Amino acid sequence: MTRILIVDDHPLVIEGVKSLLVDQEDIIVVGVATNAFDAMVFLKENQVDIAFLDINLPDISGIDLCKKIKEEFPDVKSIALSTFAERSYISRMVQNGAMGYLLKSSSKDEILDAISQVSQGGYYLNLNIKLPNQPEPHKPLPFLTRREKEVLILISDGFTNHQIAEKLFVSVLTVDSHRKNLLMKFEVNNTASLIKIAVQNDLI
Amino acid sequence: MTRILIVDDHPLVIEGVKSLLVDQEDIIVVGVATNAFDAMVFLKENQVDIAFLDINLPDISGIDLCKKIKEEFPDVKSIALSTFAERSYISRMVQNGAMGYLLKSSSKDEILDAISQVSQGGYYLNLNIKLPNQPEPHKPLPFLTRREKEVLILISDGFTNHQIAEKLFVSVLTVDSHRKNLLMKFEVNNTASLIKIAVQNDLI
DNA sequence: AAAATAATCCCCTAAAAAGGGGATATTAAT
DNA sequence: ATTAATATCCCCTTTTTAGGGGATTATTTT
Repeated sequence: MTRILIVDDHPLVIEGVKSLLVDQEDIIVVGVATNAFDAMVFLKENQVDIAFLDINLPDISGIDLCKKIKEEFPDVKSIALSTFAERSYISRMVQNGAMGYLLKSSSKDEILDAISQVSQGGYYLNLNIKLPNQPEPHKPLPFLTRREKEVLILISDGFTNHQIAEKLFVSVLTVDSHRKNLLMKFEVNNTASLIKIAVQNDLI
Repeated sequence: MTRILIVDDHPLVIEGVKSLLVDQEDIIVVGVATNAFDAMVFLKENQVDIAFLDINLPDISGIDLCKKIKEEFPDVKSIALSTFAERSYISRMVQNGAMGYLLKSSSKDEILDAISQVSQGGYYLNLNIKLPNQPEPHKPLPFLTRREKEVLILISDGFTNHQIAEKLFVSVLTVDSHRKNLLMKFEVNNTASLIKIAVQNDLI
């Protein structure tokens, strides 16, 4: 018997998963949560084998939730649920301990497969990507420091280095350094490319 | 009796909608389609009152599908289904004839409300947006000429005016003009803001 | 305590973009 | 035929970025 917790803020998705699993005899949905906090509370009070985690949750991201679950409930196995548009988070979810990765466009069989694989201690990655737009292998996102993220967002808001420096109470030279580091980390050589990648990956 | 067609490439969402509607006596899901082509075929052969349309479909966008349906089956009322991330498409869906707009995070009651409103000939817009990011009222996108779109894309690809000029076999000055016009039309004053808006609105 | 990382500041030069004017063919619409 | 829109090209100046070096404090991590 596999006990499932669904964590997603979309009732439609919750219903979808539940309805796909309702006729499975060895699988039971023991709980649902629409945010990370409720999910953690539920896990404290109930035995769960597999948690389906949406990437976008209202409080903290599924990525962070995944990490928290791994730390506090190492026996619970996480399967990330994402839309195609969010596929770039695969690697980060797996880094944070997810044992499976399902696109929300997955079929029933794929979902059952994932549960079966993961409950047996294996990995399941659903990567049957239909390449509607980008066939790029999709480089992993570089790690950004707190300051770099701040600067990146201010750049994307249209502020110049001078204005950013004023806002952050630092020298223009400092902002300039962060900016150069951003270009380096993203392996681009101008602002246009930088912002494009940032927006496409929801770093905004 | 309201007959519903669900068009979405996510089985989970289809199941979710179906399962939320299964206990409604006056509502029946008469069909589902995972792409726009199948949806049109179904509409030709069946009587449908309301079509739930996902924004992102594998073949053509829900926006275009909405228009097609309005043209070929004016009696069918469309309700757009989107994730929060895709909320920027609201206005375009409505322009193309959608009578309702639901976020996939909507509750059962909201979905039933939408069906009831729309089947009575009214509009339903679910805009209970929890403002995680942008509370902006969303300006209408400026009209871009063919050339401006080309230049915009090349800018976003990280090319300089010089490189773009070479690619388009025109003078750098021309590219510069287009670029200035782009800044003017989008009411921004640098590349970062320009690309941010462009990517967020799928002009890429 | 030592080492790595992050954040800060500094120098220099060249390239690119932005802001402000224009003008002139070509094409499309009325 | 006249207007309007598009695409093209030109001048100017100033600001901003990019590219190439560095260096010095904090703060974490090991």
